[in-house]
Amino acid sequence: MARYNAKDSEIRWQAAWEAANVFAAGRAQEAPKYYVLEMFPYPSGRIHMGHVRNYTMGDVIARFRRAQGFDVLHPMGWDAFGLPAENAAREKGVNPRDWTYQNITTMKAQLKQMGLSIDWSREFATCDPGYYRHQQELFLDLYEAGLVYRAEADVNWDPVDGTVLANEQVIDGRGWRSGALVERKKLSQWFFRITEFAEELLNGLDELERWPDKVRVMQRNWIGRSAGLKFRFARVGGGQIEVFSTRPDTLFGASFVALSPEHPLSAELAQKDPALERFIAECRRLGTAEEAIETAEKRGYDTGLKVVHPLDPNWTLPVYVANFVLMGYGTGAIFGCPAHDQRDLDFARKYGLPVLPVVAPAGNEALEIGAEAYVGPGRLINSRFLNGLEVEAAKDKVAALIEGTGQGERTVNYRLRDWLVSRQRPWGCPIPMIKCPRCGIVPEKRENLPVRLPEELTFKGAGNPLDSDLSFKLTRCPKCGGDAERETDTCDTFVDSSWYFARFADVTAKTPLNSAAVARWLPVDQYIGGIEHAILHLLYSRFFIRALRTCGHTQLGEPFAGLFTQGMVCHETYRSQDGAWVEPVEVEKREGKAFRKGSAEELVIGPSEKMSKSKKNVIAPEVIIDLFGADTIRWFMLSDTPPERDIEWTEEGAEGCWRFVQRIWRLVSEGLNNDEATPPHPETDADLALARASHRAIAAVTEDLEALRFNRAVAQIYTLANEISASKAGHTSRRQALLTLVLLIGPMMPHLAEECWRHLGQTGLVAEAPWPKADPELVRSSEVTLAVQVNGKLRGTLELAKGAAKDEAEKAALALEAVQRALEGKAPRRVIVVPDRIVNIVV
RNA sequence: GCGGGCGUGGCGGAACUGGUAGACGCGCUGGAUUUAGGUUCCAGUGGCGCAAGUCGUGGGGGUUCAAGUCCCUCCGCCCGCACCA
Repeated sequence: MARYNAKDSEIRWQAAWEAANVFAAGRAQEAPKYYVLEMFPYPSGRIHMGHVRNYTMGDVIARFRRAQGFDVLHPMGWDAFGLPAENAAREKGVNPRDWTYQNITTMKAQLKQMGLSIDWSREFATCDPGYYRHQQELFLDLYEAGLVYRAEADVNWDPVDGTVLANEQVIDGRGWRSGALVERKKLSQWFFRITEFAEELLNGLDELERWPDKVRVMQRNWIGRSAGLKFRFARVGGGQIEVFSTRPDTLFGASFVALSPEHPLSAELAQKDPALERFIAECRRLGTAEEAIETAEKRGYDTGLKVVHPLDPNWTLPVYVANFVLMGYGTGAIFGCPAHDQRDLDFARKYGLPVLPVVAPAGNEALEIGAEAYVGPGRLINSRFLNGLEVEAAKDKVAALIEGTGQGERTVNYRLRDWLVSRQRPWGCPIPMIKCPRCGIVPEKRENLPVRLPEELTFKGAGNPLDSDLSFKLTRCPKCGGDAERETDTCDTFVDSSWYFARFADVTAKTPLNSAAVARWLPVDQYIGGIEHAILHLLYSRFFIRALRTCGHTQLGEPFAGLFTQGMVCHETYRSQDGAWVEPVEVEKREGKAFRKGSAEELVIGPSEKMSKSKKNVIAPEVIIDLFGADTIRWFMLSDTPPERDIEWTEEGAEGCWRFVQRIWRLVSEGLNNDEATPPHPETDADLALARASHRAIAAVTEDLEALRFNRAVAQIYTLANEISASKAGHTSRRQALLTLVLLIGPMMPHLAEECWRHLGQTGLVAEAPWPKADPELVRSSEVTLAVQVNGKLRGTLELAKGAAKDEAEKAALALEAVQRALEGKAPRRVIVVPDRIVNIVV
């Protein structure tokens, strides 16, 4: 018997699938649709294990749903604009376009080697002018709909990448990509009005039932809705200060007003107050590096200003500049109520300000505030006409009063900021706008789209190459025809990925979206990718689809009905005695210790960590595929570890998977050879047992795949393989069981499945075969094993017919020798029988 | 600080609404075949015990005939957000 030759087999079946065009979407128009999508990759050069895991899961779902009769859309594309291409261009002098497309060629070949069931006819890259021209069109649509605007803004400037960053791209004061300390800078920039949809984006989360709660919570926090009252304090001596509060009920407990150091009034006051200026400068410094250390300490500066309490003209409050007040939230000014806000309390204690409790919990009306503010529910005290009211009622009353006097109004405030989309980068989608010295900002005419990137980009000196490329930059004004300049900023690449999934519905459409095709295919039924996109990509996409709906491009509500976030791929790390990282390929394990290959140099084994170049613990997928084949690496990715958790790649595990591939092949081959040796005798117990095992496996695997529990599906398949191995059933039964096994592994190890299918004498392709159906009669067993306990301790088991009567079970249980021994002659006080489950005898 | 998750053999992990804890895989031990090794096959593999048994799901307590699962409490780890008024 020949061994299974994965390499030979995999190439043949990949060719067969392609020839039969089995993965084209739209082949079963009358069938229900199913859209499976994995987050498309950035073409960095080669695929890595993270891609392998992601695309394997998606492919299993696609093949499984196809077998179940769905018309499946499973496309692939390339998130092809972005910084690495520019860096490569700078370092190696290549054209970023050439570099990108070469990478795409390489990676596409690698993905094909994995045997993915992708409809390649829908492939595109976001850097194709054929794609970005539509994006420019959408930009103009959004512009016309008032969802794009230009604003002079204090932006986050990344000095290393030489670009601005959106707030969410700044992590701990550093650029999400470069890690450089972010600086503040004023620039005129393009924004998308995502805040327009804040409420809708928030409410929409409730309907996303097939999203991880974790992601929904993250988005909810990110949007950060709070309802409250915005109102004005009159300054003694003229002017006013506007504050926002979610606790207007505590207004009689106010003891100060605090401004953000970045508040315009702070800056104004600082001009005449050098000490305040120093204080503000200090606060700015605290904003970055020492943040963590300084967070605890609340500090402020008394400006000497006084404001009048809005509900009592004879009451004045001091105005501070305080380091814990954020300019970016609310109005950049607050009133402090120390008794009911921890920050305000810390502040008040430090500066000796009054602390007057105004809300008391039931049963503790004489509430005293110590070191902790009281933030719970209760009734108002010390608050004149509010006394006795519940918190909510008091909020309403204060809000109504303040609104009545015109001092303020109820508002909803969001943490979410508008999306800054301008990037000072040459390798991105050009923003189709023109700056005319006479007409101002003018959109490019639609017939002139796409605004193409120049063929050559020269990376000399600082700044954006598009800015110094006059053939790109200089143009005519679409309005007056005079000399004008193009916008040289390009779109944030998150714009590219905010609608690509909808373009897949019809990549040939002359308009950005074919609304009929979008209606057919979207929403994506199952989207799969990394948790790192929980906020940025997923929120932007949800916004963008809503913006497109506003512009009449689609009726779609949410883009992704189901979301799954898979874990990372990890590997043990190794270091030499001098601390240098050592790659796994250079490591040899002997008796649990690691040595440098072929030498006596012992290495230090470190913890398993996410595969990364810096720790040199990367395993190249192509090496594994070359060694064992795609089915083995796919099987590994699905086995053992639940898909949402981090998985550890191990050599032993990979070998185990490879052995299983061979084992199935052997089972199938032996199944054929036994033709004469075991004559068919269909109705023996062994036959029935094997049929039952098969149908149990079908039921279990189906259920597990539906729920994306790949690791459990794998275990079920092992179980079935074990049962087939051990079975004494006749040839016909064995063959039937093997066919079932082959169909069940089809989505996971598609090449092996085809090869076995053919060897079992089947025609056609597993890729086109229907998913097996479990016969409920066979899944349900006629005999069950009951546990027998005495005082809750297991003393034995019983084999009984399913559905046996309680007294029958009780009698049989009492008859067990082990039970009699445990009873020690005592009479049962009580016997609990749960039919088909357990008998518990209590003495 | 707030929010979420997790803690089960040597390892990855199973265990549906409380009902035989450790399925399945890796590793390991012994044996058989082949052999240069790997492969393959058989048996075993939570701890203690010759056995009957007994202990065992991070620690402690509780509810229950019965707890990995429910409740209280403590400990540890991971992730997210972080002065959001």
